[in-house]
Formats: sequence, C-alpha cells, structure tokens
Amino acid sequence: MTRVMPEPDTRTKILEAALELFRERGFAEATMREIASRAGVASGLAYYYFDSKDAIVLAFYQRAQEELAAAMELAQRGKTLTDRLQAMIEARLKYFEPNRRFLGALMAHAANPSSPLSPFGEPSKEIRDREFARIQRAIEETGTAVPKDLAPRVPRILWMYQLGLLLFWIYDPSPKQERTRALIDKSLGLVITLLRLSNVPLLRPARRTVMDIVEILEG
Amino acid sequence: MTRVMPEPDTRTKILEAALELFRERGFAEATMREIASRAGVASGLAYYYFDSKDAIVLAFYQRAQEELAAAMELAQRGKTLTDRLQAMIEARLKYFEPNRRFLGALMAHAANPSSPLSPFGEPSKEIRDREFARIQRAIEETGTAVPKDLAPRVPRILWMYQLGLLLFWIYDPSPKQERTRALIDKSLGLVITLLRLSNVPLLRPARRTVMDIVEILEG
DNA sequence: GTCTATATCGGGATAGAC
DNA sequence: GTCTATCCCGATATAGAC
Repeated sequence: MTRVMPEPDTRTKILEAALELFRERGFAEATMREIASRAGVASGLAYYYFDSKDAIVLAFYQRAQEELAAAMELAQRGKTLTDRLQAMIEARLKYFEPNRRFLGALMAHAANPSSPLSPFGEPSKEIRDREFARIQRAIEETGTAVPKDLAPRVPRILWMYQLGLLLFWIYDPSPKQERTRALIDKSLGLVITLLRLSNVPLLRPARRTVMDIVEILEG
Repeated sequence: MTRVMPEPDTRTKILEAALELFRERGFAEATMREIASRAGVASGLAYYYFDSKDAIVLAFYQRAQEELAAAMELAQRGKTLTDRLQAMIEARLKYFEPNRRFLGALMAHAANPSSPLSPFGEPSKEIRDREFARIQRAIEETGTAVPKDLAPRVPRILWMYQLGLLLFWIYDPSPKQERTRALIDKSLGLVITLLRLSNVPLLRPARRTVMDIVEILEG
C-alpha cells in the first residue's frame, strides 16, 4: 500500500518551494534566492523555469485550474443552477483556502488587465473560456429559463459575479470568512431571482440596458 | 497680465518631477534616482520628503482631492441627481486624464485594503466620508425619493458605483476612453431607474436582499 | 531644518560558462 | 539544464555643508 511518490521535476520543486514560502511569509517577503535555496537549486535556475516571480504565481493559478477541474465536474451534478453555482464557488474557496492570505498580494497585480495575472487578460483567456463554458453548461443542463437576447451574456455575468465573491473572500477579515458565506447566501439568491425576473414586462427596459452594459464591458 | 509663478518648494518640485516621469515612462520604470535628478536634487532628498516611491503617489492622491473640491462644488448645481452624479464623475475623469495611464500602477496597490492607497482603508476614510456626504447632499437637495429603509445605504452604493466607473476608465483601452463614456451613459440611467423602481411592490424582496448585502459589504 | 554626497544592502533579473 | 557572477534599482544610513 506504500505509494511511491515520483520524484518531482525541478520546475515543480521550485513552484512548491515558492508556495511554501509565500504561505509562511507572504509574497513580497519571500525572495527568489530563498525560493531557489529551499528548492535546492541555484537562484538563477528559478528564472530558467519562470520568467519572473509573478510568473510563479501564474503557474500556481494555472495548476489550480487543472486540479479544480474534478471538483467542478462534481458541481455539475446539482439539480438547480443555484446548487451548481454554489458548489463551484465553494469548491474554489476550499481549494484556495490554504493560500488565501497570499492571494491578496496576487490581486495587487491582477487589477491590471495587461498583467499576466489578470483574470481579464490575454494569458488567462483559455482558463476564462473554460469557465464560461462550464457555466453555460450548468444553465442548459438545469433547464434554466433565460431570455433569448440575454442568453449569450449570462455566462459572463455570472462569471463576473463569482469573481467578485472570490475577491471579497480574499480580503474578508471576519473569522473563518463568515461574512463571505453570508454574502454568498444572500447574493446568489438575488442574482438568480433577477435572472428570472428579467422577463417581467416592467423590467424590460432595465434588461435591455443591462445587456448594453455587459456588451460595453466585453469590449 | 503676466502672472508671476511662485517658486515651488522642493517637495512640490520632486512631486512634479515624479509625476512627469510616471506619465512618460510609467510608474515601475521611473526610478527614484531619475526623479531626484529631474527635480535637480540629490536622490537622498527624495527620501527625505517621501518615505517611498509609493508615498509619492499617495501625496498626489491627496492633493487631487483638494484640487477637485472646487469642481465637485460646481457639480452640486445640477438639477437632478443624475446631473450631479454625472458632473462629479466627469470632473474626476477630467482631472485625472493626464495621469490616467499611471493610475493603473496605483490601483495595483489600491486593491489591498490594508494599503494606504486603498480607497477602502483607514487612511482614506476622511476623503471617503466627504464623498459620502457629497452624494448625500445631492440626494437631499434634488429631492430624490428614496425608500426610507434603503436611504442610509444609498450614498455608499452610489459611491461604489462611481469607483467602479473610475476603475473601468483607468483600464479602458478604447480610443479616448469612449467605452467608458458609453458605460456612464447607460449605467447611470439604470442605477437611477433601479433606485426609483425599488419602491415597486414586486421588487420589495429583492430590495430587502440588496440592503442585507450592502450591510454585509460594509462590515 | 534643508541639502549633497556616498557607501551599503537586499532583492529581482540577466549573461554567459559549463 | 544548471550554476556563478553580475547588473540595476529601491531603500537605508551616515557624514557633513549651509
């Protein structure tokens, strides 16, 4: 029953050492020299595998997507759209939990869309598209009724919503991030309600406007 | 008619030199040595007046508030709440226009609530409170009807809305930031519409939820 | 208190030898 | 792919002129 761990390659060793140090002392405080040293390699070598310190975080972010894929698949078993969205959000928070604190440092760069760390930028486009597709699938499989004209925008809207929650969670100072939990509870219901209400005649003009706005946001 | 410019003090000279360089080559690329050199002082002196490169940006941010106060006062002449909000937003964008590009670098740190540059943090509380008050005054003076229970939250909601627009503008890649203009046009109407609609019986539950959410966001 | 000059350090990033 | 040496820059510290 003893599983033989395969020797991790150098790149992975460096990545892991970096994450350890980020957790222990924060992103800014961890130095590349330390990272290399803990990985047992020369400091220059870290730059052979990663273009920059930021790039290490990007690699972590990308690996996270792969490792999260399974949990996301599980989330697709929910009956309602609400169930699925909630499961997706919870899965993400649970996965990032050990690194929550240093994710804050990450967000500093993420605000800039031209940064490789930005969720809106070109480098993360693939990841983003997969997330859109996942949400789209959840909408279809749960048979959620969405106004036809609004339909193409909805995945992006919900994706932005999820991103907002993640951002709030990262900086949530409350114990065990309970405020984030409350926020999810309250807001998820509201979002779904609004989605359903968007067919009501009274809200038609507002809905059109929302569509225009999302279109502008998309560029 | 020749106006004699008073010789700017050293601190101002350094601040101005820094802003020039930030504009020309970006925040990260401008070095403290260069800043000091352009200001015609020894590099050490820059650190005598500013604790760090970041601190220069903070000083700029604070000066901006003072210089913007007059324009904000002018915005209070609008008849409707929409007029006033629009004027406030436009005034801010116009003022920051020359420095728009390097404001991006600023936002990088602003994302972190514990940073002195964060609009949510303690150091900027005074500025923030003045902005709340300004919005509150605009609501009252224009006689805008707001549901009683929602009323205390509205200034903060509108403040967040303005902040979102500013953020979008900073990173707006469209020529002359025309997308931001379109976004303002569309969204401002929507926000005001929703505010008015919030009295409609159908939307009562949604309104309660929104209130709960804003309460959570406020902490 | 204001300013220059200079030395030093720590850390991200790069070049080039092997 | 790996290492060593080096560069650049932000930041700190200090000594001293005015």
